This record gives sequence, C-alpha cells and structure tokens, in this order.
Amino acid sequence: MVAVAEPKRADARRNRARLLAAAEIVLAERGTGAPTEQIAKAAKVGIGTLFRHFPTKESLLKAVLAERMRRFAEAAGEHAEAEDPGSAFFAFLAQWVEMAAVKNAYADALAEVPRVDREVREGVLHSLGILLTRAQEAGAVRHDVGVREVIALMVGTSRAAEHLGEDAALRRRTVEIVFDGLRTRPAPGAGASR
Amino acid sequence: MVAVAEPKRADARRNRARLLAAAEIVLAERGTGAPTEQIAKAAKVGIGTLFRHFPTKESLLKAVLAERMRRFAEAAGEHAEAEDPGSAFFAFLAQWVEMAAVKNAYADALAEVPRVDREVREGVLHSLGILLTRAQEAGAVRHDVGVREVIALMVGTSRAAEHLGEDAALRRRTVEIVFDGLRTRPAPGAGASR
Amino acid sequence: MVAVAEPKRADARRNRARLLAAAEIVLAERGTGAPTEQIAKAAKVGIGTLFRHFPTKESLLKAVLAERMRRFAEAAGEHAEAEDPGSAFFAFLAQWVEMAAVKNAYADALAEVPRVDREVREGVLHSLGILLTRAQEAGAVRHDVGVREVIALMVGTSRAAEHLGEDAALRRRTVEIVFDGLRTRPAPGAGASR
Amino acid sequence: MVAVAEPKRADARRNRARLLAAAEIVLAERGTGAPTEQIAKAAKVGIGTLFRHFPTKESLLKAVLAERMRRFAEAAGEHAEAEDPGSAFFAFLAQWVEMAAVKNAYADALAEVPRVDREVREGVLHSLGILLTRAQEAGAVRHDVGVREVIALMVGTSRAAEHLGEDAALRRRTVEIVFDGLRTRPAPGAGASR
DNA sequence: CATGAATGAGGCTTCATTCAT
DNA sequence: CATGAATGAAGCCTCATTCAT
Repeated sequence: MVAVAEPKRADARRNRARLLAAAEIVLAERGTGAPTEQIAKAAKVGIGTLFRHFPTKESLLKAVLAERMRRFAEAAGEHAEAEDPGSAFFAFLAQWVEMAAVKNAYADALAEVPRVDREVREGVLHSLGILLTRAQEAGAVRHDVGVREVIALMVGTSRAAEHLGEDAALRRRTVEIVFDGLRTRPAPGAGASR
Repeated sequence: MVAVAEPKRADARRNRARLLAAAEIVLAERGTGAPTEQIAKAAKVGIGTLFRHFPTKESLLKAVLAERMRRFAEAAGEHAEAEDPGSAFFAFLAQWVEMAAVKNAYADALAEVPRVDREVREGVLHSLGILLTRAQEAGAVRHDVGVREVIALMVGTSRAAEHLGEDAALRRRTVEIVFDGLRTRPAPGAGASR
Repeated sequence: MVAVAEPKRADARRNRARLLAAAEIVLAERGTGAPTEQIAKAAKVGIGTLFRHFPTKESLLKAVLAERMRRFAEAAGEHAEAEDPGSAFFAFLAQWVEMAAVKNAYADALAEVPRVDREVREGVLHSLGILLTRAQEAGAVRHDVGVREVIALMVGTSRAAEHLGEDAALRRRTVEIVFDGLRTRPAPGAGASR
Repeated sequence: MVAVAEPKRADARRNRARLLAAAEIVLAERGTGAPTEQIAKAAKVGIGTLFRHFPTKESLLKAVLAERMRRFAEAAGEHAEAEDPGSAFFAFLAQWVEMAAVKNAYADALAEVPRVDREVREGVLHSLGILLTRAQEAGAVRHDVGVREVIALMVGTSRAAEHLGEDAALRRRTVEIVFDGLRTRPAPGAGASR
C-alpha cells in the first residue's frame, strides 16, 4: 500500500530512501527552514537528485511526514497486541510524548495528521483506534473520548513536554495530569463541569 | 514597569505602537517567517522606520512576544480577583486556550516564556501563581501542580485545541479532559498510575 | 578670505565648526564611508543640523578637505620663514609625511588638491612654492622640480610611509630615498637616465 | 602553486574567470565600493553565480588582489632574466608605475601585499627580490634598500603618478626623482641628511 | 534654527528550482 | 539518471536625505 510509484531502478530507490532518512534527521535538527542543499549533502547525493525524487521542497516535507506517521501507526499497532491494553495504551502515549519532547519533529508529524494524504491518515486513525478501544474495554480509559481527542492530546502533551525541557520529573508530572484526565473517573458525581 | 525607553515624540510613539500592532497581526497570520517589509506595510510605515524602532527582526519578534505576555499577565491578574477562585482559574485557562486555538500566536507567546526577558517572565509567573494558589486553596485544583506545569499544560492544550480546528464541541471535550486531570481527585486511592 | 557665506548667528557658526572638527576625526578613523549620523553624533549635533550646514555628504567631505589644505598651506608658510630654507623644506616634508602615515586622511587631502576649489588650491601652491623656491635658492633642492612634482611626491611618499606601517626605521629609510632624489645632485655627469 | 581548488566543470571554470576579469575592470573603475551586482552583470552571470564562486564580497576582492599580485610577480620574474639587470629593474618599476597611474587598481594591489595570503605574498617578495638583488650586484641600485622599501616606493610612486594625471612629461620627471634616489650615489660624501 | 523620526533605494546574501554536462 | 553550476527573486539591513515637530 501507499504505492506512490516507487522507482524501478535499485539505485534510484536507494537514493530516495537515503534522502528521506537524511531529511528526517536534518529537518528534526534545523527545522523546516533547513536548506534543501544541506539535506542533499547529508544524503550524500547531488541537489539535482533530490529534486528529481521530490519535485518540490514541500513534497519532500510531506513525504517525511508521511513516513513518520507510518512509523507512528506501526508502533501503535504493536502496542495494540499487548496483554494489558490499559497499560499498553498509556505506555504508548508516554513513549511517544517522550520522543516528541526530545525531537519536536514527532510532535509536528502528529500535528499534521489532518493535512496528510488520506491513506496515511486512515492508517494512523485505524491503528490508534484499536489501541484506544481495547484500553476502554479494559476499563482503563474513559469512554467519552475518541481517537481525535487522543491525537489532539498527544500533540498537546508533546508540546507541553517539549516546553518543559530538561527537567524529567517535572515533565512526567505534567504528562501524568493529562493521563489522569484520560482515565476512567474513579467515583461518580465528578462529571464534566461548566 | 518594563519601560524600555519610550520615545518622546508623538509620531514616534504612534509608529512604534502601529508597528507592534501590525506585527502582532501579520506574525499571527503568516508566522515568524513573515517578511519585515510586509509588517511595515501593514503598519503603513516605511521599512526604515521599522528598523529604526526595532534594529533587528529578532528584536521586533521579542517585543511582540513581550507584549503578548504582558496581556496574558494582565488577564490572569484580573481573574485572580474573582469571587470563586476555582471557576475563575478554569475560566481563565479555557478563555486563553480558546484564543490560542484561533490565533496560534498566543500559544507561541506562552511557549516562549523561558526565553523572554526576566522582568516580563516574572510578571507572568507571578500573576498566574496567585490565580493558581487561590484555586488550590479553594479546593478546586490538585495541590501537586505548580505554575510551570500549568503553563506547560496551557501551551499543550492550546496546541491540541488549535490542532482540532473548527469543531468547537470536540475542542471543548478535549480541553475538559485536561481540566479533569487538573482537578482535585474526587475519591481516594486514585493516585498516580504507571 | 574663503568666505563661503559664514552663517551669522553665533551658535550656527559654532555648530559648523564642531561638525567640521568631528568630521575630521571620524573620517580619518573610519574613512569616507563613515555614516553621516556618526559624524553628527560626534559633533553632538542632530543629523538635521549637519545637513543644514552641508546640504550633501559630498559637500561636507569637500569642506573637510579644504580645511586640511588650509592647515597645510599655513604650516608651509610657517616653515618658509625659517632661517635655513633647505632644512626647513625637508623638515616640512618629513613632518607632513609622518603625519600622513599615521592619519592617512592627510595624504587624501593632498591628493585631492586638483579637485578642490581654486582659491584653496592657489593658497597651497603659493605657500609651498615659496618654501620650495627658497630651498632651491639655498642649493638644497635640485632646480628641475616644481611645486606639482613636490606635491605628487608628498602624496606618494605619504602612501609609501603609510604602507610601511609600524616600523619607523624602515619608514625613515624609505622617505630618505625620495629626499635624496630631490636633493641637488652632488657630482656632474650623473644626469637623468632613460 | 596557489591552486585554490579549481572547479572541474568547464562552464564553472569559465565563469570564475569571467567574474575575476569583470571584477578586475569594474573594481578598477568604480573602486571597492562597486556593487557586486554590477560585477555579475559585467561578467554576464547571475548574481547567484558570483556568490557561488566567491561566497563573500570580501573573498572576491581578495581573489582579484591575489590575481593582480600573481601578474606582478610574473612580470618581475620575466624582467629578472634580462641581460642588463639595472635597466631591467628600473624598466620594470617604470612600467608598473605607469600602469598603476592609469589603473589605480594596480597600486592598490601592491599596497595590499601585507594583507594577502602568505603564499601569494611570498611569491611577490621572492620575484622582486631577485630582480632587486641583480640590479644591486650590477651596481645600478644602492645597497641600503630592501624589497620592502622598493615595494613601498612603488606604491608611493604609483600614487604620485596617478595623482599627476594626464601630463606624461611631468609624470616621468617625478618618477625620475624617485629613481635617482634609488640609484647608487655617484660621488662620495653624500650620506643621509635630515 | 535645531532636532531626530521617517523614508526608500540599494547593498549583500540565501535558497528553491532549473538545466547543461 | 546523477550531478552540481546557474539563476534571480526575496529577505534583512544601512544610510543619505527630507520633513514634521
């Protein structure tokens, strides 16, 4: 799936992969503003080759994003197979947030979900949907949240964590607050305010 | 406080204000990358004037940020005087998040708290600190959170809300989850998981 | 002489003088490229005042030049009254060159002689002419050189000295070579080559 | 020597040469302040190309300078092989000064000797050193001058000649004075004055 | 008259994209 | 196909000069 006309020749395919990998790194470090030439250099490829594979910087950015999401979906899928769905759900969230806190690129990726190609987006929603549903069925997560809320919260919590920087304890405490909000309400009466 | 040597002449002061206002708008719309020239044009001022008031683009960005924070601190201060500290606290958060969702610039501002001039930063921490403490004393907010966590959560929740875009109901639900995490735990035994 | 419509009011005249003095210093240090504003600041005068007195940067530069030449002519005049015309001539040259080596602005001034207002130029040629003639009459300087050659050599030697920088001994040796060229040829037969 | 990593591709090498040539001309005419864009235009090359070859205006200026010095050293080398070392020495000086009088850029080049890359500088000092030494051995030039004095005098005399402008006879007479200063003193007793 | 804020042309440099080799 | 040189629009900033205060 996600065919996108893979090039035939072996070296071409390899160059594409190298470019994607290099872009992943460079963009994560220098941000979207990083010059294409630097990406090409990191990939040990001529700038011309970069533009052959991705006719526009924009298109390269999108490809990197899609790649990140694919990994996100994959990771969600793996966690969905765990024994304890509740722990798996929170573990997945915690892990992703932690990664995003270090490499804000991950948060960016998730934030772009609505803008990415349908195919990729569906994959993400699907995988995460399974993980979430199981956690809810296991009674670990409140039932009035859906995948979109979870993604939004992951995006937000990543930013929050990123914002807190070095202090790991502070970061964990903050994340835990959001998690507490996601958990099944222990007692009755607490319902939404406002 | 935060005087920054206001220029004496009337036209100069007016132009500075116009530039700040124009920058506020343009930067909110186009992001930090917006050309200085566009800001100058929006302020109906020559580019030279912009650079006379803010010798560097960087310095203009910082000034805009500081201005936003000043407004944030002011708003927090006003809410701190409300009768019901609990409601006031959450109302303030909700309002800010809602604003930030529309104008992501507000989220940016908060996210930059650590990098802003000490004076401005102190103002923000102080105002929000009072608001938070009162809400905690009123039993509306759990006691194991501090100002920094709250700011981080505001940053994050703003991003989350921003990410959710149009759908107001969805946005409110998501925000509510975070708020629930912040509230005093209704029953015992619920402590941190993980 | 050199009237140039001196302003009437006392403070105006004082400002003009201050500007000229400031320009002298700043231009000598930073070169012709120095911003007018810096000159105004050095003169403790608003930029507007500078442009009131000198409607153009160009005109300020010319005024500074003229001023330098006036001093040059004056100095030449003083040396022309010395007892030993030969020594006086070389002493004058050496002194000027030494000054020019430190402050290349002096060399510039001389170099601009042909472009300066006639009145000023005449003054320079006249004063130096007297000094030269006396030295020649005293048998210290060869008779086949005129004022223009001397000025050209002063310009050149200043540059040479300036070029040599710190090393005072080297500088003196080099200057001495030119002076030797200027002196009356000791023996016959040696005439010009080429 | 002085390789400087010549680019491989033919067009690149050609453009670099064109840029250098254009810069040589434009800088000679308009001085160091000439806009880079004009140089690019003169070279019939996009401004981007100029900055690809010379990442900084500064670096272009240095390259032009180095090129001039290379030519200077080469010319000196050629003259050093002449039969009559004395005439060759003065002929070389006269020729250079004459060139410099027309194109003041040549004088500039020499004046920058101390600031240029060691390699280039050494080349200049070496070539001129040989020429000078031979002329001294042939008894045509006084023994108490070294290469640095000669360069300084060339710089200075060039300026002097340049300053004199059109009048060729006057120029020649002036240059001759310096040359006389450089020649072996014909009779005894002439020692340094001052 | 003095002041200094306003102006905008112009300078240097970067970078996405095209194209000859 | 790969390469990297060429291109020029666009960005940030400087500075001589004008003009309202």
